[in-house]
Amino acid sequence: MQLAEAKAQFIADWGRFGTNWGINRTMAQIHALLLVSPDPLSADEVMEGLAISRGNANMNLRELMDWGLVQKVLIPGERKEFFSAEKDIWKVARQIIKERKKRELDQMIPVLKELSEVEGDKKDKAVKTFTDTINNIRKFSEQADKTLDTMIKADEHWFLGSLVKLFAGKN
Amino acid sequence: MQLAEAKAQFIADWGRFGTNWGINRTMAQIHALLLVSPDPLSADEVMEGLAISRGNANMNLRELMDWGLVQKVLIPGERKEFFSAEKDIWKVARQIIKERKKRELDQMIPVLKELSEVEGDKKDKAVKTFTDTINNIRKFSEQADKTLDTMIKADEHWFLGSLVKLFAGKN
DNA sequence: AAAATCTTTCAGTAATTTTTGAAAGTTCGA
DNA sequence: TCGAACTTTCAAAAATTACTGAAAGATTTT
Repeated sequence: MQLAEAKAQFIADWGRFGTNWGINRTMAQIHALLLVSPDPLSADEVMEGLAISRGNANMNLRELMDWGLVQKVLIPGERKEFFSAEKDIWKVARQIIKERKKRELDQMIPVLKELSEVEGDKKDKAVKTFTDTINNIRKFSEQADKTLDTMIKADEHWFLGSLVKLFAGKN
Repeated sequence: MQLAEAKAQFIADWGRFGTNWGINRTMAQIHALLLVSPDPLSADEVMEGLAISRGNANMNLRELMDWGLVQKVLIPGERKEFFSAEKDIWKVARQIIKERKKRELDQMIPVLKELSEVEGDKKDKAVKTFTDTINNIRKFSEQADKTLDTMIKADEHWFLGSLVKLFAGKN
């Protein structure tokens, strides 16, 4: 396969993949484009590369920056802004975990606490099922919270080393 | 908060949460409804509970069964089919991991292998960046594949026990 | 300080995804 | 084997989400 074809393929696949995880297709495609680009790209190059409008490119680049996956790069002598993506996929994964945790898990935990305090007779089957389920989710979430914090803090070496060995050794 | 209100809240939250992860809102809401229901529900009760159509209920219940999160339950003497959800959230998480792995990671690995074999001069910066990035993603995916397999196989005790302790100890 | 170059915004439009509901299909009991 | 009870399907409609492009806003150069 030629490079251009392979790039197009990868961009399409990454876009499809993102869609499954609640990320908009274009955002994932821009990410893919930057991931395989040797140099930072300008907004115009992104527009050109994916055949999208200026507004769309701008909005999704901003979103990628909000996620901490893409950065603005200033090139000396150039008026334009350029964009580049972190290419180390372990760092990318850690960053995504960090953001999702912040946006979702950290929001959900107080809500679960509130829900677990529902009024009613605890001998009532309906009440018991509800509180049991909520508490089960709550414990899970709190554990996930701690675990993910550790993963976020962990450096790559530990991540690749200890964790992997732990799991591998259990096989 | 009263039970009915708390249930409604939880259903809405779980639906919103699902949406962020590429799961359709109704599917997540049906899941939530069944999670907090003490007894299995009929299709009519699901329709009624969420104010959705028969077609919608049917389609999303089937999807939940495909994901292995919901099961048909036959109640003696009843003509209707009833549905119930696994309530142990650790089991739910494991099932979701298992399915997503099958549907996505296992699909992606061969594609990455193919892409990593792109033709071209390896001294060409564009080619090198592409193959390096793809190989990085490939290694990550293969590691994730192994790790997730172990997690899927792990029994709950180990999951709650060793892993939790491991991470907790690192804090 | 005007012009040129580049970035951001957002109302309207387009594309995609989800839902409905009626018809077709199935199963079961009499 | 008929009919009632229930389930499934799917084309059309609705709802949601994403995109465009032109205008407004910035910033830099001349």
